[in-house]
Amino acid sequence: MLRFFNTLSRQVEEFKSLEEGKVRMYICGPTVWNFAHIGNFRTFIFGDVLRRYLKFKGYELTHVFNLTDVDDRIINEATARNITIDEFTAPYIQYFWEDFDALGMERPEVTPRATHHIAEMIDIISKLIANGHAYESEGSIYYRITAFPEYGKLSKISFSGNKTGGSERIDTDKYEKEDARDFALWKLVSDDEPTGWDAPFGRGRPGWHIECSAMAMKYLGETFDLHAGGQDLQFPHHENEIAQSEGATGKCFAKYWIHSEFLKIDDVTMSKSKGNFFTFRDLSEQGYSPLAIRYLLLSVPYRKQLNFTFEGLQGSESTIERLRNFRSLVSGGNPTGRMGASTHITESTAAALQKFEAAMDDDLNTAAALAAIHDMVREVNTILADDGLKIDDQLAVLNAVAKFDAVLGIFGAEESGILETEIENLIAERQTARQNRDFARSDEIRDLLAEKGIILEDTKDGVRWKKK
RNA sequence: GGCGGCGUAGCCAAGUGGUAAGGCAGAGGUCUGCAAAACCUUUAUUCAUCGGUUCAAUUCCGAUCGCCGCCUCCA
Repeated sequence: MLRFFNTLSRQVEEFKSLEEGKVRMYICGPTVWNFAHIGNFRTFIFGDVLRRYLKFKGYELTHVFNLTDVDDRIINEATARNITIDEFTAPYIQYFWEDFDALGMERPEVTPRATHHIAEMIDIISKLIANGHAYESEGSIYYRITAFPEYGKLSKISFSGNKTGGSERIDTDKYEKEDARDFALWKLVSDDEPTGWDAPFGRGRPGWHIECSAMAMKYLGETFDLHAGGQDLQFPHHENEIAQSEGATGKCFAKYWIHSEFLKIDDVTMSKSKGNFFTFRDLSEQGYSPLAIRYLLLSVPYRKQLNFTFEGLQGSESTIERLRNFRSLVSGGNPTGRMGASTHITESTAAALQKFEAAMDDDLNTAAALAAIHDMVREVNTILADDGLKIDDQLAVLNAVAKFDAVLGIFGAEESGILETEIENLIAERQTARQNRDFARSDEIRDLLAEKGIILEDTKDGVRWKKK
């Protein structure tokens, strides 16, 4: 039974999809103009694990992942350069997908662009005006929060008992709004401003929040299953999405809301504004592998802030290496050649799969899920060293690993099992030299291969090699 | 001021009313011509502090200390 902490109800709820066997989910992606930091990628990676796990559970997915391009900075910059918004964002989008792919994430089914859905936004805004949930002021359109009594149900923000924190918390808005909480749906642009869209209620630009309501409902329907995103979006963005969508349709917008926490560095939350962030490429350029970064970001459950340290990242590098080594050790051969299965392995793999699924079912407890994997690895390694694996054991272990990896994606691509002749010949020559106690020559060959990125391991069962 | 989260070994951390998962680092060992790698073993009488409830609390309640986020614009 898959259970989530649902932000909407503030409790752990059993997941039930609206339509049998199908899940419709929406995730707010990045703004495609500057570079997402790894705290943002943590959100996307957990989104990826969520979708992979839902597939693991047998659901068919429609997953919408929005790349935001309705942003005054983007529009103004494109206008200033006299290019289209798509031309301006294309390189950023390409850059983003490269990182996304490198981190082992599956591409979502639908990746819409907000500026291609202006008509859908206008449609919702028109409905909101018609039913009194929105009003015009000085040419712009605002959402009327007093018309939506449930406002605040997601973030549990009660405006009534809420004081403004500092004395400088003054409403500095230049526009006339009925209520300071009201937010813009449509922002009027002046006639001399080159970039704007025509709408029945005047030429302008959409507010930030309306895009997600429009795209989610277009591709997923007025009510859908899951809406996920970073914790930073809970208020006001997601709160406003609910207000707009439910205000327009009168129906429940998203059934389950899932928010992932950010990272901390030296006990301070990683953020653009604080400047204490790393991008994926920052870490990549320092030689850290995508797998290790992914592992580190997954090693702590999504609802808890993870304290990012380089010691931890280096540690993840070691852990990943151990896992990959394990898989290649198991698949790399069948030294005993014995048929059948041994009780130990059968029990160990079954227990690991059972614990893994139980952990993932428990609000995606990836830390516990990883522990189940590590337990199995240790147990199988022990048997491997003692007695070797029987043929069915080997299959059982590889099958379990494949299942874990289908969800977590931390083992990486499998190395080709084909030995290149050149390497094999050199290894054979080195073995001969060693037998003749010609260690100068054997070390020479070892160094030669090391230069080519081939690491040799002398074990009691012979020489193994792997690519660095 | 309002709402929410956190404080567990050197580091990252899971977790439960019944006596502390897992990973990294460290230490020891196996293997080896040496090494490296790999693998195995091992590391918290204790879960921020002080009270309370209980047969029993790290886990529940209260207080205290420390830390993080949101509550304004832009997205």
